[in-house]
Amino acid sequence: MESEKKFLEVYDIESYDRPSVATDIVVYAIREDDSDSFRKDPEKKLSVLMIERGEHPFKNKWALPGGFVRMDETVPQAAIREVKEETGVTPSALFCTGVFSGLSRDPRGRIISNAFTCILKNTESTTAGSDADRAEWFDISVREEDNEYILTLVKDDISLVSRLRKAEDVAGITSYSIQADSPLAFDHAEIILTSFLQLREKAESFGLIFDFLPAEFTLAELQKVQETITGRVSAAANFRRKASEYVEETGNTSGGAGHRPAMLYRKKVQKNAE
Amino acid sequence: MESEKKFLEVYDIESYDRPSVATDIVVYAIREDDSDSFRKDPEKKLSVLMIERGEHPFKNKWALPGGFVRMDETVPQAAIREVKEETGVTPSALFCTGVFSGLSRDPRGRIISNAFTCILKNTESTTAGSDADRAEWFDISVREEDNEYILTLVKDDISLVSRLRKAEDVAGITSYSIQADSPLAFDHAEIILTSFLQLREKAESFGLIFDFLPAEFTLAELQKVQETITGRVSAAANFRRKASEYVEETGNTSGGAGHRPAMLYRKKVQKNAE
DNA sequence: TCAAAAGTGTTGAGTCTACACCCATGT
DNA sequence: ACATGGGTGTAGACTCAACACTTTTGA
Repeated sequence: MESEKKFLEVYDIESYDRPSVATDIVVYAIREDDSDSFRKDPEKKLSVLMIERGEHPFKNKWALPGGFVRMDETVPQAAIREVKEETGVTPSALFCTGVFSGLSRDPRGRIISNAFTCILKNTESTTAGSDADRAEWFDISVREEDNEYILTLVKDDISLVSRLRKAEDVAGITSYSIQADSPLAFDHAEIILTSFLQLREKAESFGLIFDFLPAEFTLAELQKVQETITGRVSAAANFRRKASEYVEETGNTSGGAGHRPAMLYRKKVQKNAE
Repeated sequence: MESEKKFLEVYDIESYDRPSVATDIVVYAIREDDSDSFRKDPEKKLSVLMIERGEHPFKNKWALPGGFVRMDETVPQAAIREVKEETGVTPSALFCTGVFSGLSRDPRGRIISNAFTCILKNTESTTAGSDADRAEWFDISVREEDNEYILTLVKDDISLVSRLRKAEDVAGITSYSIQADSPLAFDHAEIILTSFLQLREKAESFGLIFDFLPAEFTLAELQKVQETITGRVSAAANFRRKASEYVEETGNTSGGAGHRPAMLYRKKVQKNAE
């Protein structure tokens, strides 16, 4: 103990060359197109928050919200702070998506980015863009086509298309290499794809989909969320039975739409850690 | 473009305070106890590579292999290098386990660790310990008991027990807080638990278990690997049918044990990305 | 010969899919 | 009235755990 104290006194962490640490966050929300008919459920779209960079590098290109990790905060705290700065809202369901550490991913120097994925509730989908930069929600879609992933982000007349190819390293790490020029800044096309594939996988097994909704919701809303993310539709009757495992009735009902009111449910707390 | 070039010329990344970046790796292998009977399959144990630290801080405590990320390598490359230095073997199935960035996780200062999980094939389980430090394989087991995870590492007469509790952050990030004193260095008990839970979950759905075995293997071997990791046994007949989806016959057979020889299988390459 | 593992077949319980059908609502 | 979503029931296909059974080997 004594010698450890002495060791720490002389130890100078500043004396080593070291990379900088940043975080980038893929923020999802589900947005509704305007309804055609008063009765009909509006179409839902999965969208991602993107920032048009106002500064170099990649000035005027679209990038993920993110920034450097400060000395007095953990990496997730930095991620939450950045999202709050951009949207004014605290995200939920934050989870680690991966480390992106390519040697030349940032022209400013050696910057390692810890990427996170998080979700904003439907009701909170505000576009603030409080920084100098412009923030916008882009609809996201991913298509697979002869061994390529085609990632498309659309906002009105802006359409950003990136093509990526799965690459498997010696040690079995999977990454996605950006083919040709991506319209996105840095390696953000790769980060978004990685994040999206994780989100989709979890959504299929009823993970994370509750975070898109308020505390009380109808099963139809929940189903719509899952379908929007996975891109697969299922019969309502069957969805209802599968979902029953994860939800419980609140006793309340929805109403005011031009059809039979629906029971409101809440997420059932899963007992047992794991 | 012109202005971007100018921007980068004046930009000095060194002028910002920044944390250091390290990586810690949880290396798994499956080891066999000595057999009682000439016919009987030896018991298998899942084990983790641990290093007894020869230097401060946490001198003489057991820690994960790991170290600082150099300027000329990516984080996964650093992880592979560290494992090679310790074992002499290139690991497979490397995957990102999480970022550990607690403000006081390392007494030397602000050090962020990107943890990885990886697997060594059965046949390669060498204990090198090429560094000054001593490297040993510890049998790992995790028990759940009234909301606590009890992580136990055993090597001969050394038994390291850590108790952890699941903690859920505001933003929904799950972490495991170490209760009382852990006999492991740094926050490595938390890293190991996080990694183990990920490994177990993947093993249940036939992920990663192939990486513990050579290219050709019998279904019984594969089953044993899965059972060793998940702690759940299944009937051989049923396992065989479930596994058939993931394997294909090689045409070769095993032999030389005191019983009927078994078909050798290889992992079937899953078509279609995803 | 026999212990031990390899491998096949079967049965009954449970789950999933698809589809048919009735219910409640606000315009 | 009626379009629209809410909600239940059910037959057939499929999956899965459990168990009984046969085969093959080396000592």
